[in-house]
Amino acid sequence: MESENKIYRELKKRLTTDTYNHGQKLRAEVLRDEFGCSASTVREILFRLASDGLVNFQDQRGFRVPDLSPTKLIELTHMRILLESEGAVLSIRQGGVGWEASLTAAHHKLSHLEKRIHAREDPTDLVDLWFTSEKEFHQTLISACGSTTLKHMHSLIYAQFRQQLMKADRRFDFISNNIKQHSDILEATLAADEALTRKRVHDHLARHLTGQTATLASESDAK
Amino acid sequence: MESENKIYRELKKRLTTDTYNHGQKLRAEVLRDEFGCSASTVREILFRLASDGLVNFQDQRGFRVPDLSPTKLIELTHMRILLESEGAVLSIRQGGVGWEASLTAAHHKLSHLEKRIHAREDPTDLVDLWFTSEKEFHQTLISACGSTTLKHMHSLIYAQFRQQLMKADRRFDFISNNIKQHSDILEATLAADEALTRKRVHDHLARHLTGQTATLASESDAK
DNA sequence: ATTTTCAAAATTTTCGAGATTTTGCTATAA
DNA sequence: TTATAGCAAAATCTCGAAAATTTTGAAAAT
Repeated sequence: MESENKIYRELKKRLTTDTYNHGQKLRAEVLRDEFGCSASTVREILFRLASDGLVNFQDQRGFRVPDLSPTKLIELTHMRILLESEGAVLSIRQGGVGWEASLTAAHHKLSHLEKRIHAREDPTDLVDLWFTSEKEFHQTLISACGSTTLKHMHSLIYAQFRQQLMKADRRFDFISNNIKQHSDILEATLAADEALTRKRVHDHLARHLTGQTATLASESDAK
Repeated sequence: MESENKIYRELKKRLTTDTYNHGQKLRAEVLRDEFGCSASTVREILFRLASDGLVNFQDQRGFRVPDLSPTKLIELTHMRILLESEGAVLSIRQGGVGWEASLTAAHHKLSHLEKRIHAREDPTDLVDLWFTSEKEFHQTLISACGSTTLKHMHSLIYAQFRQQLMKADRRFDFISNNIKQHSDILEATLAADEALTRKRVHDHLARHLTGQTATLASESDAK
């Protein structure tokens, strides 16, 4: 089963990068060749990924990559704001110096990378690295919240968010805009300003909320 | 596969009521007899339930019912407060009369049942019914929030919460205490008082937070 | 008495074939 | 031409058994 976990991770990685197309069929009989295992094993893994929300399953009709859905992206953004605000504030309260250090480190790596990308003509080859660093920054942000459950929920949401976003915007212009926002979040957390942290997390993610009709309930609180 | 879904639901039901013991092993070879299918089919279902957090899976060691964990219960309570507050407030904003009607209906059923239980010597045979009604009330509370994702997250958390709670307290004295709390929540939502709704949802669930060292970050906001 | 070793037993994982259902194509009718 | 029906091919689902791994338990060594 060591192999099964490896295949699970590899498939998850592919689903959250741009290797597959939205709506594409995922046939166990086809994937078995790529991974060198039986179709049943692939089927098990696809079921797991379906529970993670990264694959759609329909009775007697097999598995598919989820469709691109602006509504879904907005919902996922809502959840990220909710979970990351909460996680960040809890981390501020409980994290201590160790957490501050690791968040500063994560930000430093991310910041360095963003500046390199900003200076480039064609940043394509750095994009994967950026996504890894950006994920690490946001995970570190909530890492000291003290709740395994919250962190787990967040990782589920984050993976789906990324799956949606990956194909929605292939130009990656937005990366440059994030430089200041990430710094702002770091600044607010180091100042232990809870309300400001909530606001900055919200502002950072708010650009994905375009097209929505209703506002986030917690938005009015985070001034 | 119609059968598979039926088995999935049945097993999920057993896991969220008190049929199995915490830590108990769940062997596919054994369950195949109970459900009249093959071990592979059971295995698939167990993987799905593991992703739902209702079953623990360990490499080469099979599946088990999760252990009883006070810490986990507190974390799940935190998540419920977070998700239900948010969902309720969004529902207040977007729900309209239809939502108010269904919430009132759900409360009426629950309230009626709670009074019957309160009057009884031994309420055992009504307990299952109560759990169904209480779940329906809380689901209805957030039903008009407009986010499938939020509702799905909540249903995952609620199932795990119930799995933890089911064995933790077999006396069910607490049911009586809930009569007023459920009414209070209904009252606050019908008055469209968002801050009060948050507070009442929090107060309702707060009894499960005993033993915690840290407070919920959003708690200070919900005055 | 405790630890180590090793083989038998039990459990978990992997697999491919057979049964069932869906899909796509062609022929027929309206 | 459009629609329907029937048929063949393809895909999915179920299953039991083989292969791999872990656990058990008894005998041997310390």
